[in-house]
Amino acid sequence: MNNYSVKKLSKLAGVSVRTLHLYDELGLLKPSVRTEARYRLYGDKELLRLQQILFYRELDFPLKDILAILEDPAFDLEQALEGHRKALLAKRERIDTLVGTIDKTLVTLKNNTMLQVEDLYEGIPNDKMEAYRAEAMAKWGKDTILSAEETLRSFSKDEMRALHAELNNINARLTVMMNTDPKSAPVQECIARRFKIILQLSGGKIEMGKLEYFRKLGELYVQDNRYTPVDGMPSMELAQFMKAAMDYYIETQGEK
Amino acid sequence: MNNYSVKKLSKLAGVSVRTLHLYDELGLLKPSVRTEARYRLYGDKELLRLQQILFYRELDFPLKDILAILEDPAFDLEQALEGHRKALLAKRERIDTLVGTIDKTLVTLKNNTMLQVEDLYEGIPNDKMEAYRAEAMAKWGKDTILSAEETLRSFSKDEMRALHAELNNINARLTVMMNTDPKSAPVQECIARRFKIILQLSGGKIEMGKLEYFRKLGELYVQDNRYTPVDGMPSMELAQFMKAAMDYYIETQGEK
DNA sequence: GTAGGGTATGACGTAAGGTAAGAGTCAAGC
DNA sequence: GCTTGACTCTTACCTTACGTCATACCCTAC
Repeated sequence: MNNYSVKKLSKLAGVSVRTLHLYDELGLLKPSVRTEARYRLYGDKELLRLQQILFYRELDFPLKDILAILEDPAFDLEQALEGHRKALLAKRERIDTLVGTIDKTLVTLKNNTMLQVEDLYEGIPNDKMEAYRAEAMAKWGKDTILSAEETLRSFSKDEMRALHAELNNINARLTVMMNTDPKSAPVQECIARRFKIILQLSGGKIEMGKLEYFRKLGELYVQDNRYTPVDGMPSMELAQFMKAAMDYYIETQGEK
Repeated sequence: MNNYSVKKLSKLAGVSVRTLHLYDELGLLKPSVRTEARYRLYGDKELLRLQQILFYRELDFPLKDILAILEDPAFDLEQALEGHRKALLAKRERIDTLVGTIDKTLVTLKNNTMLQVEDLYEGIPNDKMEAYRAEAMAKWGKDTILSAEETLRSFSKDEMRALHAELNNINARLTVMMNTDPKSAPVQECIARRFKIILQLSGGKIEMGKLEYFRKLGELYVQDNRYTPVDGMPSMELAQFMKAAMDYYIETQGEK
């Protein structure tokens, strides 16, 4: 016959001492014996009973019900379990509804922050934009353009702003480094970073049609002053940057 | 510009006055104005804010979080919603586990209280029982017997005990009334009740094969002293009782 | 003037413990 | 015998989001 102190029993069963105090107070689990100093001592029988209590507690039964189940042997456990099961299913259904509401809210939220097609061509006169779109579709395929637009729109406005800012920053750095060796590390770094951004804007997959589309779009952006062009470097040379970035990408990939 | 008292606003929004008091105290929804007597007065702006509060409350957001969402316009609502969504899904998974555990417990419980095939023939010598089963199957069809056994086993031991006890009770009453008019109300009542029990034991549907099976089983039970036979009435007459019960059933059904 | 309804504040209760304070207990080492 | 550290006791306050009093004040209609 074992004797457990509160601490021992609590460790054995994985509950806190406070919990044992509470269960004692509620009459759910009384110690088999109290020492002269009113220390609680539990026996094996109590350990077993505690296991039962914890089983029902795991099932989210309120302690009151657990007491009823354990005290009254005529208690209709089956009915209690089935009632409980029903309650749990109702809870689950409610959660499903909540998740549905949240999903809907998230979609609404994203629609508000997501780029619209017009945002892509913001600042560019409407007729010019339409003409450009039609031309691009004819040149590189309608699907290519729609896919490119789709990818761009998958960014939130904040993300897009951040990418624009970084491109501007890179361009500025490149301006400063114009006369240094084009093979120097800093220049290569900028080119690589630039390429990564373009890769990201492409949706992770490089397609020549998309690259051409971005290059042309970049030119329009520069004309709209959305980008700071590299000083002394006509916007047409963006294509060269892209070419360099591509070369760099292929090189480094080849190394791996 | 409308002015709402606590009661008016509470009715409008479907919350209690206490809730409005609490929200005021928490700084979640302050009245636009307090009268000299410290009465709270809310305007349309507050009504709108209350709607928002209730929306998030519906989603089980704690009031603290709602306050943060409404107070801080830079609050990352999207992230909060996604975090919340995750928490809800975790809760749902937990509920699924709980329901699974309950189901398992219920099965175990039922296996313990359900009748086993042997229980049906309890008290009857093994060889005799096997012979009887085989004979019954040959006579009324294997499926009929299996179905009858299945139906009987669907009762828990307690239920079956209760039905046996009631049958005994009815038999005893009939013994007492042996010499009264067989058409008298009490006798008819007993017969009717008896039939209802048999109907129940048949699974709600009357089949002649099953009735024959039950009649014979009843005889075996009487021989086993499980039933108190009606005094002065040989067990064979159980069949007559059944016939009378059946007549009664058909009659009363016809009246409807 | 009063009756009836609305309102304000303060306080307690709920479930299942967490956390802490202040005091007593126990075994071991010096 | 004394101290130290680990353990234990009881008491009591804190958590959430209100519900439910109790007491007292306010307002309006008759």
